[in-house]
Amino acid sequence: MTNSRYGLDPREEVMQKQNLMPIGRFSKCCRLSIKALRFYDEQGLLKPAFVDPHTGYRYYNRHQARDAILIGMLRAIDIPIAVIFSLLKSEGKELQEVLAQEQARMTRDLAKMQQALHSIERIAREGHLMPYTIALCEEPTYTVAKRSCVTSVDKMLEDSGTLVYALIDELKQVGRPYADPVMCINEDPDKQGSMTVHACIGVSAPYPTLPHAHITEIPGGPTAWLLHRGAYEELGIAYHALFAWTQERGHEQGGAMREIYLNDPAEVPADELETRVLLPLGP
Amino acid sequence: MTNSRYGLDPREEVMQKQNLMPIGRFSKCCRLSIKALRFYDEQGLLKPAFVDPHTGYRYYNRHQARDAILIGMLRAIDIPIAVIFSLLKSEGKELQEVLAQEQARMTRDLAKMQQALHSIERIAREGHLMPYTIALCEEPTYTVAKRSCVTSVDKMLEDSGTLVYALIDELKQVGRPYADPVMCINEDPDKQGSMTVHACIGVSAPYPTLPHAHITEIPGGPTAWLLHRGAYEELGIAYHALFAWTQERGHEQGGAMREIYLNDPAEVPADELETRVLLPLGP
DNA sequence: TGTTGACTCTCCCCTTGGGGGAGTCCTTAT
DNA sequence: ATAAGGACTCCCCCAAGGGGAGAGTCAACA
Repeated sequence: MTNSRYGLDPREEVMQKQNLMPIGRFSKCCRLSIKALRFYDEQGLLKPAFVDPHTGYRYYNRHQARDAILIGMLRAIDIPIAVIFSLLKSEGKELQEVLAQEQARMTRDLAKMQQALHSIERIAREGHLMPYTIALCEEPTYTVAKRSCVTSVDKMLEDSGTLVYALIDELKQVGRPYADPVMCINEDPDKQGSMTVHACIGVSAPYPTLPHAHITEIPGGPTAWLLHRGAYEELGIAYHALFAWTQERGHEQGGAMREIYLNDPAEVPADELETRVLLPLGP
Repeated sequence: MTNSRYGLDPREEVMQKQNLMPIGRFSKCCRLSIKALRFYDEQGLLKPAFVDPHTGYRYYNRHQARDAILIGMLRAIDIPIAVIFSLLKSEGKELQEVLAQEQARMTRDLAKMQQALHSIERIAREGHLMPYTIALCEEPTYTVAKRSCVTSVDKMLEDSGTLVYALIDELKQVGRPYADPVMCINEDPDKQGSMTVHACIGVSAPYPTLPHAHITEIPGGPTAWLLHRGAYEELGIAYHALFAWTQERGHEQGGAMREIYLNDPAEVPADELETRVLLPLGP
């Protein structure tokens, strides 16, 4: 193939001029594995400056190291390939948007992991996978002021807290101090993770008129319940434990899970919070 | 197949007695998808109480709901199947061990995600993927007290901080206040993520004798460098930017990355920290 | 007893971001 | 010329299932 009679092989000449290097050397330059580089080529994320049409060898320009290292950096912080793709081509405002979206996603994931860590810490502390005593009782019917909102599984904790405080404020506005019970009813989430939360606070006659809440009855009946001591972030385990207990015994579920807050997170440290978690049973 | 002349089909009788239900109903009981249940069966994590040898239909006992819901709970907090397997069979001390291990893993992952979020926040704030001004300089040779340790990429930040403070203490013990430069040299990590970190602090003659540190020279020479303003968690971007800059220009790497701390995290808020990041260049 | 609709089965491909290896071809140095 | 080491493609693998095809089953209703 080499045509040395006429000086440098044109292919070789081009390689010299453009500082081309084969994949192994480029891989050391940018600290990406050869496999990764081939993968990025295949995905169209980082095409070699030159590909020998005869041998298929990939040759990279040293100026491509910048993009390659950038890709390595973004992958190191777990940005998906597709997002890196749009980050590399976009500028200014569009860039800001993509970044903001990634930031939001990461923040969500982080919150979820923190909650998971809370849960596993509790399990480890207690030494049992389901550290609760569960009992049956007959719950009374409550007349309450109720405010509802739609949220997602991840943001349930935050949103239900906000909702309860909003409801307390509303009651204060009409001169009602908060009364027992302070309760949340969490409807079962659908497959997309969307769910409805109702914040409820007991009221007695004469019933006030409220701007965002309304008065309603929460029916009582046979109920399985447990007492959870500790942070609200650890409630997930309690839910699962309670649900497992009823299913194991063949009870029918008679309504949505509820939590009744026995003390106030503004007054008591997180590990002393007490919550009754209730699951209404069917007939 | 039904043999109703002799009363109940024996198969059906068994199903009644043991409260067996087909996979769809069990799936609703424990809120796991049918796909997931079949997968857990295949993995040996949760075998149905009875499998019809003729039709292959899976029938679950309602007492299995407990384990199923437990699995769902542990999967919800991202415990791997293999770990759940050992959690379900183990008790007491062994349980504690497995849990502690998972907890440690999660803590690591969490720290990594937090750092990633820091990085992306900085990129978003700056609006550029590589927001640094990079320059060449001629670094002097420093005579320093040096202490080294082996760490991993994830724990580098923490360990190098500890190491620097330990070194400062050591110098104080012999009556030396800290002197410029305060520096860390981070050797390139291997494929397993293990790396060596050297903490260095400038000393002048007469050189003290130190219990854990020793006196050495850090050679100078041509160096690419940048100034990083902000938290140490965001330094990853600076490293990548500096490395990309040198590779793009075809410089050879002449040594390990260094950082020189221009102010003290104990005195200055994180976003005002200033660090010179340096990459020695080859001949 | 037949039919119909809802359930369930297995099997196969898809996801992310590459890693590991086999078998073959190419480049480079001696 | 030859040998060593690079590079190529192709295939299978990871976790934890999701989606769907095509076929068999179950239960209720007529």
